[in-house]
Amino acid sequence: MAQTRFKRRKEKRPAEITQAAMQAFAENGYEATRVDDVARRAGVSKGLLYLYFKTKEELFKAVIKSFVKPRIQALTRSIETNESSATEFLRGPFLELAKDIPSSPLRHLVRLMISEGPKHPDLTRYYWENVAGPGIQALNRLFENGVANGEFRPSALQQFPQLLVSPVLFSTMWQLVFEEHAHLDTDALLEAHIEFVLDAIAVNPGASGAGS
Amino acid sequence: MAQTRFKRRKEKRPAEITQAAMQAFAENGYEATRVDDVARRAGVSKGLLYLYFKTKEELFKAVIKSFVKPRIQALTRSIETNESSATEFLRGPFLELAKDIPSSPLRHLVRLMISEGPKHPDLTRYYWENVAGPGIQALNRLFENGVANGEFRPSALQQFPQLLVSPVLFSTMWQLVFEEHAHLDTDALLEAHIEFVLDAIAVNPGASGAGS
DNA sequence: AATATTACTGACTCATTGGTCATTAAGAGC
DNA sequence: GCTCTTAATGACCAATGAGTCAGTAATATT
Repeated sequence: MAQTRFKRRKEKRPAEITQAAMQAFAENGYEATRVDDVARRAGVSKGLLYLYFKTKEELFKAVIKSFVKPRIQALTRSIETNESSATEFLRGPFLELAKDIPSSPLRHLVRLMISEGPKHPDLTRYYWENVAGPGIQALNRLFENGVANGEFRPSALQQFPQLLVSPVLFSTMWQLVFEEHAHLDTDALLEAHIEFVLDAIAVNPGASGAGS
Repeated sequence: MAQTRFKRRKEKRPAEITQAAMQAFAENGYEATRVDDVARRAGVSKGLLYLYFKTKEELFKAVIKSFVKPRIQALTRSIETNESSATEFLRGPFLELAKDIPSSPLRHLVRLMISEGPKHPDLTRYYWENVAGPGIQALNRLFENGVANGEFRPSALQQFPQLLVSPVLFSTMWQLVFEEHAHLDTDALLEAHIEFVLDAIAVNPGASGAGS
């Protein structure tokens, strides 16, 4: 019998709905995602969803933010608590994160930012101010410090730290678009990239320990 | 007077509609684009559009293909007719193309491939077989030849020519998503990238003429 | 000029979907 | 147990938009 047609769980609902919505948006994109589908995935009625989120768009923004926040915190902490040399940081925590993104659920979030970003300027702004901006700045400091203390040679990476990141974006896009048509070992690609860069900017050539 | 409510121009219609559709899809993405809007932009009724294209999806695929084809031809020709050294090719035609893409209408096509690709596997396949695949292969040969004839040192670029391209994709994405929030001189970034790479793989260090 | 052909129109249908709201039932307080 | 509050439901509505088709007008043919 449908003795308990529903349970009341005020606190947990938003997170459950957000989680379900992330899945749905990741699979279908914003426009093609049906609010009813999100509700069903969350095991909840559409009406309840609209109790917690005023519109579909607000739900979308909540999803993005709820998934971005924890990653930012993890990233900034990993940078700030870093004690070792810049080289070791790039080979260690940075490479680890870089290898993780292309196959993690986070890749769908990147795709959503690309496809929906232009239509939600406030979201893009949030993303820039809280993720991309600080990230770029942190890398900038990393290279400036590296040069200042004689670890690195001056290079284009000081002006364009984006060059370090672009293969990560590339790998992510590849996973999303081409993976089933043409496999690419993104882990190996990213490792090769880091070693290539380190080899190029090391003060004493060959000392980085991985010249191909 | 509405003496001439319409003109009959059988041959030109598909191209006109395709052009209008490209604009609409670029602005709104696939799902959010209204067939009626495409028709209006093309100065044509919705009914006529459906005479030339069976469904919205077929129209979408036609758009992608019609814009991709000419660019492929231009690219492959530029590679095949190349007579100069690999270094000069990278500094010349390649860099030119790389700088062009992020601000050209083509950037919208890249975005469409990323956001809609996963839902149209046959389109992705076409794109892979006709654009991405051949491109990667051509670059691969470029580096292999460069190494074989003593122009380049062996490097990760032979195994992963994608590393050369990733800043182009990055710049394109930046233009699409962040440009109005944070300007990035993608031309300078791409020039710096090419010089960085050339400097790193030149057989005789410093001889590439642009160590920062 | 009359007739045939077909590019082209736009009003229509029908399914879909974002959002609402009157109603129901779970739990808190007494 | 009885009452009150509110989490939760699901039937409903208004709008929208993909696709259709009976009809119209521009050209080709004679």
